[in-house]
This record gives sequence, structure tokens and C-alpha cells, in this order.
Amino acid sequence: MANIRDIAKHADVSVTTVSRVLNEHPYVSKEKRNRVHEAMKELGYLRNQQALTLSTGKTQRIVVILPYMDHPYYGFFVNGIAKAALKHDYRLVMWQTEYKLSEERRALDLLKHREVDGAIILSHEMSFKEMEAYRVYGPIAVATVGAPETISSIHVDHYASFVSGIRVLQQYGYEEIGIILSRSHSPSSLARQQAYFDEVAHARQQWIWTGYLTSEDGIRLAETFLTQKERPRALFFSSDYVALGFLGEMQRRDIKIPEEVAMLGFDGHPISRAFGLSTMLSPNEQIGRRLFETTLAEMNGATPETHAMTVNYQVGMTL
Amino acid sequence: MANIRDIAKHADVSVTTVSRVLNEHPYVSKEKRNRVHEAMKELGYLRNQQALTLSTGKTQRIVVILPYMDHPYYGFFVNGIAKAALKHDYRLVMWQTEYKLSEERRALDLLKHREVDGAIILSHEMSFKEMEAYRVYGPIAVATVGAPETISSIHVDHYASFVSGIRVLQQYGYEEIGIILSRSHSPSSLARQQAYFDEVAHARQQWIWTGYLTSEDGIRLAETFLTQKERPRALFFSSDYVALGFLGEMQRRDIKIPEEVAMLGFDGHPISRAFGLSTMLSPNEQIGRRLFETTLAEMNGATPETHAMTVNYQVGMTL
DNA sequence: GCTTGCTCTGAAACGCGTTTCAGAAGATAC
DNA sequence: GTATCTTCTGAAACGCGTTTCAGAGCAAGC
Repeated sequence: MANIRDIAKHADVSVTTVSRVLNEHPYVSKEKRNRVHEAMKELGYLRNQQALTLSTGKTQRIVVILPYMDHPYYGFFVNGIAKAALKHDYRLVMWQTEYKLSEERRALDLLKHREVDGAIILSHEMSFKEMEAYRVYGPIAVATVGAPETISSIHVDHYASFVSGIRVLQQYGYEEIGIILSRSHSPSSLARQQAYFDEVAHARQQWIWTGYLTSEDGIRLAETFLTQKERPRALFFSSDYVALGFLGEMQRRDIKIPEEVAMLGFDGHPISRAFGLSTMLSPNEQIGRRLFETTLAEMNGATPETHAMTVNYQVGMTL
Repeated sequence: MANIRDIAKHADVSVTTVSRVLNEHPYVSKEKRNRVHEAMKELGYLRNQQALTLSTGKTQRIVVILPYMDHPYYGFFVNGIAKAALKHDYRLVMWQTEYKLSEERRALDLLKHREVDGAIILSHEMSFKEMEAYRVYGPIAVATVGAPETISSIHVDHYASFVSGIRVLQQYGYEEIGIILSRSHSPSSLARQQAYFDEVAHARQQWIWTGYLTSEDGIRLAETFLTQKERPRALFFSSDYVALGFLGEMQRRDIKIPEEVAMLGFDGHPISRAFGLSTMLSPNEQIGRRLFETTLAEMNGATPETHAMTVNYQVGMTL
């Protein structure tokens, strides 16, 4: 494992000169530059990235914190982040938290210990107050609402999005609407709930179903829904996957959609199009890209930014 | 940013002693240990992970190389890898290649430059011959078939799996079978093709459709399939997502499944169950876990291993 | 009483690339 | 002819934790 000093010796120059050649510094004579290049080739030199990192204090890494890597919902975010990171020669360290606060802390400790230069958080249990304490160690960008101004936030405006989804349902003539949420206490769920009560005249507490995250939850929901005495005429989901699970189960039971119950999804996953699910298209990949870009900008001295994105109705056959 | 030398000075001990306290070495007197702990608290000491990495030569990181992070197919692998990595306090550096050889090389260069301790490759364009050249820099484990013995391989035996899938189709009485493949030249596609010709008496070259990866490809396939003059009675897909896209499109066209054409998927994604897709359940999460474990074992001196996994038929309603 | 062994400590070297600073040599400006 | 640049070079310090080695002090073994 030849190092920079071996190269220097072999080429009969100083380590400084070798370093300059490595970094393409102009003030090296052509002759020495050649000697160094030859020495590197002969000894099979490979620059040690760890040493570089320690020396410069820049890791070229960013930690991405998310609950589950296999949930399709996060796929588009991650894709956007990954593409942007690759372009800027950054590496992505993925940290799966399974919604555990302890894992979120472990992940942010990477920032503390200089193992990464920044953090992107797609979903979190941690309070913003606690999160802010980590801010001094590096930039943090979240995909959630309610971040303080020290923390960048590129997020879907869930309130506005739910309002516009509800308007779509109303335009189709549906007044009795129910909503399906993921974790009940998450900020996005609260915003959605708020929009529901603000916009739906017939809103009812028992028409809010919480705790639905996966397609299997959607299957389960069908049973729950059908045994309910008074049912809404339309369901607004907060995830396409839950909606698809529900839709599949309804098809299996030969229950007509939208005749029996209309459905509006949320995400715009490609698979939804295959099954004709009407949904709200969320620009998740774009959000991912911007999350990375804002983190990068902050590392170069920019101030945190907050930006809310909007969703668009994607026509389907379930309304 | 207090470092270990500041702590030493503050606690009036040597840096060696501080290091020993950090590493819980027993040969430190209680008194000095306390002094060091206090100094660390007072100065807010945080161990610099980069320095540790450079010093020990261990990064505690593994690079995971895969074509797309947002393709649900890879989700289960990654989940298995992530869970195992978390448990052993390893970090995952994700590298999205988009099937580009150049990106695979960039990713494996991390190994060369000591930025990671090992590599897990879920899918690759690179030849095993080229891959082997990187083996000297650290352990490599792949989820594909055909690896040389220097490279660990935990994979689905695609030949055997396709054979057993075809047997299922035959048990249901289907003789005229077509197959849907992803990239035509990948080792798994070749194995599947081989199994097809070996097991299906009515095998036909034009009943092999290649280039189908996503649910959108599945939608597209429906059109292609229906305009075909002579059609097989059953389709064996190599991905649930493609199958689901196809299924959704067939439903939209009011074409009865399995009456018009029977379908057998491959993967066993949860969403498949919602739509009653008959499929072959692949233990991808388990493969992910084992890929990590074998990489870890190799870093501790074990020899590479090769292990083929089998899939199981999961009953659905499309046969 | 002497040897052996255990506990505890710290100086110095190591892993390895970058950066600062001082200085030499030659070129240009006036 | 002197002052000022520009080009080129290398020694040494830096980032920071770990490890090796030498040695001191004290207890147990025979």
C-alpha cells in the first residue's frame, strides 16, 4: 500500500509536490509532474480517502434518515436524492429507523461525530426542538412540515394538498367523505385532519381511520370499512399503497368501485395508473433532489430554506 | 472542538490514558478515569470518527450497489441488509448505478480507496472477471449467479425457481406458456430462458418477451400481447410489478384472468396478494441479511460462500 | 531475598494527505 | 539597477485517535 511519502521518495520530490500533483496545482514543473505520475503508476498508488477526509474535514457523505427502505413511498424521494448526490460526488449513508427515536438519534450522531457532512430526514419521531440541537454539527433538511428556520424544509403542503383533494372529490359530487391516515400523531396526519374538518361539511370523527401504512393495511381496512354501519361515499387515502390494497380487496369481493365507494389516492405511484386509481400526484422525486441541493448549499454557506410543494390531481377511474 | 489532546491536558494525563478510557481498557486507575470523564464532559468532547477510521483502517461501512433505489424489487434485499447492518453497527453507503458500468466502477472504487470495508452487489453489468480484480481490496458479495469462488454469492437459483414455477403452471394444466424477462442478457434471464426451453414442450422463441422491468412496462406488454396472433395460454413473469401492470391493464380492458390468459408472478411482493396474483415467493429479505452476514464474516477472515435459495409458490387467483 | 507477574502510565511513532510558510530563482517593471 | 512579481520547491505542522514500547511500582510465589 504505497502512500504519498513512498511516491515522494520514489520520484525524488517532496510530499508537498506529490500532493500538488494529486490536486492539479499549477505550480509544479512539467518534469517533476511526470516523475510523480510515473512513480504513482509504478507503485500502484491509490489515494487513501480516509486520510483525505480527516485532513480536509469534509466527508462527502450525507446521511438519509427514513423509517423503512422497502416502503415504496420513500423510493421516489431517495431516487431524487441519489441522483443529485451522484452528480455532486456525494455518498449517501442510509439509516433505517423503523420509527424508533433511538435510531434517529443514532443516525444524527453521525453528524455529531463528523462521519457525515449533513443529514436529510424524510420522516421523524423526534421533536424539532431536539433536532435543532444537532443543527450546530451540520445542515439538516427535512421533508416534513413545521421545521424551525434553522432547519431546511422541502415538503408537500399536506394541508393545501388535502384541501385540493377534497375539492376534487366534491367536484365529483361526493359530500360524505372519509379519510385514511398513517400514524395518527404525525404532523402530516394532523394537517390532513385539519383540512378534513375545515373543508368537509359532513366530517365525522369516526370517518377518520388511522394507522394505515402498507398495502396489507389496505386489505385489512376493507373488512373494517364494510362492517361499519354508516359509511362515507368516498375515501381519501394518504397513501397509494394503502389505497391499492383496499382496491384489490374490494375487487376480490366483487364490490364495485366507485359505485359502492369512491377512492382517491395520494402519491401517484406508477402502479396506481395500472389499476386506474385516481390519485394526487406528489412530486417526491423533485423534493428529494431539492432536499439534497439545499443541504449542499447550506454546506457552502447558504441559509436554510423552507419550501412547500403542491400536488396535482391525476385522473383515474375510482371517482 | 476539543480533541483527545485537549482532554489529556485538562485532566493532566497522557493522551494514551484518554484513549484507554475511551476504549474501556482496564488498566487505568479509577482516579484518572474519573478525571478524564470529567474533562470530557466539561469540554464537550466528541470522538472524531474520521480520525478513528484512519487510525484503525476500518470504516464500518459497506457499499450497496444496485440499479435503482426506487424499484420495489430491491426494497426487500435492502431491508434485510439494513437490518443486519444496523445490528452490527455498520453503515450502508448506497450507490445507484442505473445499470451503468461506469457507475459500478465508481462504486467499487470506494473499496479501492478504503472508503468502505466491503461491497454488496444486487445487480450488475460488470463481468465477474472485472469484479474479481476489486476483490483484493475487500470482500464482495453478489445476489447474482455465476460468481467465481473468490466472490460470495447468495442468490435465488433462477433456473430451479423457473423450473418449479413452470411445473406449477403445468399442474394447473397450462402447456402453452410464455415468459416475460427483464434485461435479456442478464444471467438470471439466461437461466430462466434455459429453464423455459428445458421444461416447456411448446416453448417458442416468440413467446419470450424481454425488456420488461416496471409496472409501466407491464401495461405496455398488455397491448403487445393482445395484438399477437398466436398467444400462449399462460404467462410466467419474472417480476410481480410487471405482472401487476399487465393485470391492471387487462382488468381495464375487461379481459378475464385467468380465462383469457393465466398469470404467474415472481417475487411475492405484498401488493400482489391484494390483487390475488399467483406468484413465486422469493426470500429476498433473507438474502439481503445473508449477504451482509457473509460479507462481515469475510472481513473477519472467513472464506467466500455460495448459497442458492429457493422460491415457493404462493397461491393466488390468476391461475 | 529474589524472581516473576500484574497494574498502571506516558512518550513517541503511526495511519496519510493537506496546508502553511519560508525561500530560491528567474522574469518583468520602471 | 533596484523593486516587485511570478513560478516552483520542500520542511514542518496539522487533523486526531491508536498502538507500541519501555519502565515504574507493588504484590505474590518459592
